[in-house]
Amino acid sequence: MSPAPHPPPRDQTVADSIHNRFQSLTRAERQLANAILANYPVSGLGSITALAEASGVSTPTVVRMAKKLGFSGFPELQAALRSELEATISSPIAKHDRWAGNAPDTHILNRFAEAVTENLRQTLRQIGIDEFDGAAALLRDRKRDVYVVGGRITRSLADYFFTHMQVIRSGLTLIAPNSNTWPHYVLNMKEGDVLVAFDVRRYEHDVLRLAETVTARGVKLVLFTDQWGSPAAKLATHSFRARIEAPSAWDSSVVTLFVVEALVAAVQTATWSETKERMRTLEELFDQAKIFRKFV
Amino acid sequence: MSPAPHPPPRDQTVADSIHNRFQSLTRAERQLANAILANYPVSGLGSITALAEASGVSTPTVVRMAKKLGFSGFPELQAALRSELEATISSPIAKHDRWAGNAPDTHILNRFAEAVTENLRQTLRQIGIDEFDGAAALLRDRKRDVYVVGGRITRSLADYFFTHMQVIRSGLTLIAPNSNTWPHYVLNMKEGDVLVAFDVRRYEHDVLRLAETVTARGVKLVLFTDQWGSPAAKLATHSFRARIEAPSAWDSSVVTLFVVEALVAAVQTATWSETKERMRTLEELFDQAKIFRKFV
DNA sequence: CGGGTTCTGAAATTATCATTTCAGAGCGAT
DNA sequence: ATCGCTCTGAAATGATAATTTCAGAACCCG
Repeated sequence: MSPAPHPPPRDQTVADSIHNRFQSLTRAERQLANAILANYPVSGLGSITALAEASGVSTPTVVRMAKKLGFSGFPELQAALRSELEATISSPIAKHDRWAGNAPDTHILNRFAEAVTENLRQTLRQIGIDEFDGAAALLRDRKRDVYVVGGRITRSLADYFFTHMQVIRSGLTLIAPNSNTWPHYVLNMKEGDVLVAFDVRRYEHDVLRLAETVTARGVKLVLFTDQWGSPAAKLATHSFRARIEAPSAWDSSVVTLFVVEALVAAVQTATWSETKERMRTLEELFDQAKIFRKFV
Repeated sequence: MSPAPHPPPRDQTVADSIHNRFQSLTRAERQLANAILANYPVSGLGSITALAEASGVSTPTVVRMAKKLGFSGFPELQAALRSELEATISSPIAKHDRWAGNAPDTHILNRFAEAVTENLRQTLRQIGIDEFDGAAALLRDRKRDVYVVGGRITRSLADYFFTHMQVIRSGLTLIAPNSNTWPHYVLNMKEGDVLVAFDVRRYEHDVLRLAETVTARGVKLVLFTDQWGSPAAKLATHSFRARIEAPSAWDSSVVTLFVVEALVAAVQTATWSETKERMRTLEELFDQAKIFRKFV
């Protein structure tokens, strides 16, 4: 039946092999491995040249990896892909309509994936583009200082936002978790400044009070909250309500983080020339820090 | 994306073409056509020689039929088969039921959404379920103490993970960012304990050294990294490689956070009876704290 | 049973692919 | 900064694949 003598039968798929030996792969090989896995197995079925180009590596790299994975050469790897494909196609159930292919639909990973994509879809549908663009505009305005505050759970998100924004602009302050210290920050805020607040279910009274205080002083409020909306939402100039449902005892922050990242990206894009310069400088500082450490 | 310039897009599949033109095929060509259809499309994905032999015809016959079907030659027919296959295999999830409906596809929100869902899809496809379940088992084992460490960017994720796990179990320590203090933590670790480390692109040398030190002392390493894999991955007992590509100057942590949340959910589910109790107690403590504050 | 026609595959040719070699890039250690 | 190592891709080589050519087989028809 088979045109050429079959390659030695393998107990695992090419994808499995790659996965198992991933750590022993080099930089270029990993790049290649990812390209193969990204569009599996089709990307591996063309010529070695095509695969190499699509992966951004050279053909020798492909050959070397094929050998590392236990094949005599690329054609043998390809033959393995074809025979896997044959097996997959003839099998009664198409595996591909699942998230994690080899896990049951009921596995927590798949259930979580369902929930998160649904959250994302619904959140995007109701997010106002103007709201989004408006918030981005506020955040890139260098005349306004920006303060960031989070709650018990959302503190991590505030921190993440802060770390990234810090690269984009100065005049940025992360407000410490302990609400006793908050008046100190308020003291510095001036009209037109921006408070970025995170407040999701189990809305925190302290955050609401802070929001009230600062908006009364003419500070703009950008709020990340959940689908039900923090009580602070009515004070916000711009608010983002992300859906946070998850098959878990806790809510999911994945979509909130998504909005945060998108917002950071928007600001970064709009201020690229300056941001680029700042990032370069930051790199240099890291290098110096590394050298510095040696002498400590 | 595609390795070579695409062949002209076709309105029908190769199989359709064969059916339509079957009448006009000659004896040898029909023989070939049947062989192709018999094991469609795999048999057409090998070399022309292999296909000819498997069909019992000569290679010129294959070339002639390819031309009769409207291709410039056999390789073009093969490319058509591959792209059909790709279309069949690729996600059944409707990509284009438009995300943010009223925004152009080019808006950063939509581009980000595309990227993130693609990241999620690909990450899930290559995550090992055993890897995941194994890590969850480690983390719920009360005999093991758990330490959590993050890098410059991933510190927020480590923090998020810590905050949630803290509700589930005791014996949990968040390692401070300053690597000077790390030996103090190592001092307390015992064999069988677990270090949960986050290390993504711009892999941090300190994290690697910590991983080396602790694994040498018999500590298990659970690693969250990116698709390229931190150098610490070779030391990890369980590692998760999340895709982090984004239309931004920075990588996206959304999928990493997804895995974190799913893992927390898995541990929580497996230990629900205890966790429930702990959550209730926590509520009480919050209430007391609130009352307490009134008297301050 | 020839003569014309169509079809077919062996063999030669050409094109492309796969592998090997090797110089130097990159990087960590000293 | 320099050494020594691993990794990488350009280029040369070798191997295979794809196409073309063409002679003869198969068929059709009078």
